[in-house]
Amino acid sequence: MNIGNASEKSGLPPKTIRYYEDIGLLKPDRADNGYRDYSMSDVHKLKFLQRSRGLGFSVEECRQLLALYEDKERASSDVKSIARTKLKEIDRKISELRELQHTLQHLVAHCHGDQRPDCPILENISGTADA
Amino acid sequence: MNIGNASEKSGLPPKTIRYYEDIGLLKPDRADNGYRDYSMSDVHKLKFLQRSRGLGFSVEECRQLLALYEDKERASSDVKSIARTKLKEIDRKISELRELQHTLQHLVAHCHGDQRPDCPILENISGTADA
DNA sequence: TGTAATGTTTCCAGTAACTGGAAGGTCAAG
DNA sequence: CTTGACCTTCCAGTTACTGGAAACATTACA
Repeated sequence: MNIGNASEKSGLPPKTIRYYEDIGLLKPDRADNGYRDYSMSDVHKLKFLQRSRGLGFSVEECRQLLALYEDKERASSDVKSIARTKLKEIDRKISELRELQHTLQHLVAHCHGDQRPDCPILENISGTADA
Repeated sequence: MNIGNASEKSGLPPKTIRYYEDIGLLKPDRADNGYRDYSMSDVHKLKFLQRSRGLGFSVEECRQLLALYEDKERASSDVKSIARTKLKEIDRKISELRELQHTLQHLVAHCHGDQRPDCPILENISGTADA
């Protein structure tokens, strides 16, 4: 599959896909004409990168997560340890998103342009009050 | 409150806090000695920025979200419309995090170093299978 | 009260993660 | 057989920080 097709399927621009190859996240085959040739597995990885980057994981974290799948030599305990660390981060991110969701719902429901300086929205948004 | 203190309370490095001021996200007072002086409201905003940046919102999106609070002149319908758009994104992010969570839990529970090339983990991670 | 450590300032340069554009090769359609 | 869409590499620009230097402010302690 050519890069344009992989781009559509993954949601990542071709530029970004080439960049990910440059930094060694992905090594697609090359066709005889020099074009990159993406397998379904490559596309899965790209889609995964598209998602996890959008969720605030750094490229290096994504590299670790991909390695969980790719590094078949890695000891089981290592895999589990990294996965558990990421699971904690994911829990935290979900909680924070829920609080933000709550706050915005409140904003939509109750604040109709007449916010005063003491509007408690920001306290809630910032997670410093009991939202 | 000095920048070091604001840094501790918000979780953002002083460098980043100054950068956010440079790009106009925040305008703390200045003390007589020239030091930045952060109010509790400023700290709330910083903490909010720390969170929402970590959740994959761009600086411009954060600016919009902060503006929901700050721009008291903005019409109610505008506020609600922006908030609703963000709420949809938040829903999506939460779903994606849940899927990633699911996949990693599966990895911790079942894949003990013997993943074969056909291991369905990546399909799940990338959200292209029914996870 | 001196002085050393710590904290703050600005400025400028470097990094991470893209993003845009030029110059040129490839391919499918008419 | 050429036009247009797609691909290649390379190099420069952008976003969002991050590190370091030089100088001024504050605090801590003998």
